[in-house]
Amino acid sequence: MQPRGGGDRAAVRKGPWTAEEDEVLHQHVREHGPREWSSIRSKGLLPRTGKSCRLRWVNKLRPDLKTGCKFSSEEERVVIDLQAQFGNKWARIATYLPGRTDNDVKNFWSTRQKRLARILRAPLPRRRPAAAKHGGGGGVGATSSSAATNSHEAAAARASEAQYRCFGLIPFQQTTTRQHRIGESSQEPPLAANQYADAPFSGAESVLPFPPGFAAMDVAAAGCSSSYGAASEVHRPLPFLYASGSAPTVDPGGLFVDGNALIDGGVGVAYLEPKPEPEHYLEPKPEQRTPPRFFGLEEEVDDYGLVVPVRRGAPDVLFDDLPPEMINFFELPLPPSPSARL
DNA sequence: AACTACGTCAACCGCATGGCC
DNA sequence: TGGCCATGCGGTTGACGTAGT
Repeated sequence: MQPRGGGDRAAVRKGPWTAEEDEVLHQHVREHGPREWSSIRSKGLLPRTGKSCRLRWVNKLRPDLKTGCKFSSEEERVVIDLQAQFGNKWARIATYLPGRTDNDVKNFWSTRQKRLARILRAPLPRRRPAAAKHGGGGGVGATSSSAATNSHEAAAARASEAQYRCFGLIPFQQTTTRQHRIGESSQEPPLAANQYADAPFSGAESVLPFPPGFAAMDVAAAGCSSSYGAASEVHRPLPFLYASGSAPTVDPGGLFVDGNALIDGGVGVAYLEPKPEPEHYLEPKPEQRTPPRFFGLEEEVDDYGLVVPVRRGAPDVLFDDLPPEMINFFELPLPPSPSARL
């Protein structure tokens, strides 16, 4: 940490800002407006670079910032939607969120991505019997004829159908999210052929709506590497689901599944081909920036003259997006952890 | 109580862009 | 036209707090 003061222009201070520095910066903005950042240092007002001063102002001192409050569900929806539309254009996305900075959006998205990645990496339950004891095995591909399991399957099938109905309303668009062919990754070993030989989605290339942040490899790896007995963590449902037609769906527990295999370990995998983005999608003119409808959101024109999705009476959580069958499904008891069964 | 994993946030860095001379 | 400089943007990192074990 550099000592403050001293008048040495070469000494650039880094690290956290002090209240005194903030006040100097405020004073500068009051006198000159939010510009001429470099002059702050050249005049010896602060031993900070112009970039650092600007960043501090934009991300922390600007008076119109929402500080100390987390992203609302509405803001989450907007970010998710716009990220799918614009990619990682955080500054652009932030313009749709008054009081939020590009850094806020970026951090929010980063956190969300990490969470999703962790969920997808983690071992997940392949089925969730209501009460049946897990009898020695029950790993991937195991089947069960128990009434309990069938009940879950039925619930899952209903949930899946509900997803299809629900998501049929959503205009999926290709995102800029990285996409893999199955087994292609520098991070994960390729899947053995027999791990996805039965994948039923080989024809889904053109319609598969990969959710932002998901990668086929990750999903498949998570599903194929997990075993029922290894599940030890209760994952919250993801706040959104994607589906279309006969393409795979994402189960809120984080597995990428098809409607038939939701319960019993048949993890759906997909083979993606890059798809040219629609013209309007690449460079929307301002009047064309119409985020896709999202779960019945209404739309309105914001302060920037842009059409944005708006939900009346926004809830605090996103689970109301899920069909009741799905909520019920995830309320079902999870299998005991390995330690609990010992 | 100690440890660990995770989430959040602030700030830095490198590169891109645009204006000015 | 090209170089310089200021500013903007996106990626990344590290500190810190908190919850769970």
